[in-house]
Amino acid sequence: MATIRDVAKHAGVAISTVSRVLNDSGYVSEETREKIEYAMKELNYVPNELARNMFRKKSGIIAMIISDIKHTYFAALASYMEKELQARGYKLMLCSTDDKLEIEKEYFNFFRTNIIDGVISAVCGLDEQVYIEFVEKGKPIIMLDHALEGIPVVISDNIQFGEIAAEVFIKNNCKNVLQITAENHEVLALTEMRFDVLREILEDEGIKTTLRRVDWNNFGYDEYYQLATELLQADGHPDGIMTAEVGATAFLNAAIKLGVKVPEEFAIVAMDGTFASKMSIISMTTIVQDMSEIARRSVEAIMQMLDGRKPETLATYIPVTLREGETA
Amino acid sequence: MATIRDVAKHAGVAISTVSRVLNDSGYVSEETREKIEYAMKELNYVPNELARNMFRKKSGIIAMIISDIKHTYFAALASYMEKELQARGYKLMLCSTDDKLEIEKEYFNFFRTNIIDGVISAVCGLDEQVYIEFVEKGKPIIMLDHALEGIPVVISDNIQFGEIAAEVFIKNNCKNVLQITAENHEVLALTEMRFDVLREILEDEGIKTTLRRVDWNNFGYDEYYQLATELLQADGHPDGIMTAEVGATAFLNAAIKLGVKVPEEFAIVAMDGTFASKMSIISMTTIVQDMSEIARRSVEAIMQMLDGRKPETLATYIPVTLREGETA
DNA sequence: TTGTAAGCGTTATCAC
DNA sequence: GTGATAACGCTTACAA
Repeated sequence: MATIRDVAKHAGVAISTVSRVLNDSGYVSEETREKIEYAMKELNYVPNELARNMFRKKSGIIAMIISDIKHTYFAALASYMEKELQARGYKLMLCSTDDKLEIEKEYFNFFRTNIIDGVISAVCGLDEQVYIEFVEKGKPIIMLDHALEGIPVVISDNIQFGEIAAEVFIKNNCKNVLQITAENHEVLALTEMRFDVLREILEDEGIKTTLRRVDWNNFGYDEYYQLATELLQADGHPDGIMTAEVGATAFLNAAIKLGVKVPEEFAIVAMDGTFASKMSIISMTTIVQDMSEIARRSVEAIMQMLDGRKPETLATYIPVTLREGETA
Repeated sequence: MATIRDVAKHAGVAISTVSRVLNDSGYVSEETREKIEYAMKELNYVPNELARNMFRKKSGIIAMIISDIKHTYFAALASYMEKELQARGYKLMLCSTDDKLEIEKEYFNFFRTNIIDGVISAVCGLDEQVYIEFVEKGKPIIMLDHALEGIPVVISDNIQFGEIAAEVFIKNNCKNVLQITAENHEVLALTEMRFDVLREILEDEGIKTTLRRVDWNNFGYDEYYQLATELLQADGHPDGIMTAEVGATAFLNAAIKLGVKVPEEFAIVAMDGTFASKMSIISMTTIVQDMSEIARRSVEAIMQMLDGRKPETLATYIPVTLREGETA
């Protein structure tokens, strides 16, 4: 691989002159510029980004850390994130923890070694200090789901989320609403708010609510379907449910199979609004998150911080919308 | 940020001695080792990986380049790839082209700048020379879907894929089978083989086949559903279809809606076998790819090449399996 | 067992 | 306009 030194020698100039044309900095006469450009072509020269990075103390890489890209929500988010980063000349490193703290820890240890410029994080299972120190060392973090002192968060409006859901269940005359969400070692998760809000509003209306937690990693369509079958066969089963779209589809299919009328006897509200909420046999009533906007705002915020500016706001809430369907 | 120099000063030793304990290379007395380790703790020292990389000419990053992570097939693949890489101390850079050649070109230009150690590629839209040169410069590529002179490929057994599909359609007494796949500027795609094999076998049996191409990026569930509705309403509509699972689900739902009996009047075979093939109202007959094995073998192969060894085999074919369902 | 010094491929600061 | 030269933070001969 040709280096800048080779180019300089080949063109009969000094290294610094080559560097100047490389970076379009300082004066270079048209004549020598041409000579140098010719030499570069000749030698098939490509600047070594590794060396540049070392000098600049920047890698141009942003890490996105999530539990698992197989979740359609994260896949959509990652897709938009990458596009936003691409537009600004940055690259995306994908870091999945599989919901395991050791892996998150390993990744954050790695992040400290300077090889990434910033982190967009949907996880937050470690000691708070880890993130704070990281930021204090000058590496920005954007949280997607957690409020930490001094760390910007970009997230859907979870209060609105809960309110919209409540309205739907009330309209459906539900009396016994089930919420299913992921097991959480992360107590600070802001997504929890949507469940709290929904519960509070419903309880004010005298509607019973239950929150059930399942282990994300081991709870796919089949497990949801099985759970649905058990629940819906029991007397006094819930007459409403809110859960992520794959689970919602499993509940819908099980209800149909069991002859439980949807939405009359069982109203279903799906969360998120990726393509997975569109695959059901009747259209799914869904509360849709604006992943594209979340990505845009996250990347904007992290870019601001990389420029050394404080982000304008520490918490950015993105509105959610109700997509009406036939399940509620 | 403390550097190795600071640690050396703090511990009262030479830089090289610190480096020795850092890398566990050469002799260091227990006493000085302790002094140095203490200094590291004190200063909260973390070696700068950017500098190390520059010296080693390695970054520990493997790029995976695909069209879009929103496709469940790629999401599953990426998930497994990352785990395999993690186990070997490597990181994954996610590079999506959105099926656009300019973006693929940009990414491959970037890859040449030394910041990644190797590429796992599901795309292959550029001039063949681009990839070959890349490999000749000592950077390994593993292709996931394309045969190029001298570049290893890891892929499902597409002949078997086509054979299994053919068997299913024959068993179902189909007479007019439709295949739907992505528009392809990549003529070399090995996935094409499954469609060819299916067509050949069926035609030998006197069964009509049609191949329809759709634009991946702009063809989601809704578009499939619409297409299905149009097709299934026409006289002499196909009585069998093979397509990716999201599309297959759309066809199933449309058929049910229109009162077309599945599988009697319309047999459906879904491709791939991610969770998306499980979300249908009746179980989907699916040809399942072993993404986990594809990931494992790809990463093994690229590790071999990074070690300077030629990979054992240039083409690795991973068996597919039929998951029986109610749609065929 | 430890230290000195050269070098990895760049960029930036100076003189000239 | 151009060219030495000293960084950047680390590794690795080689010398002591």
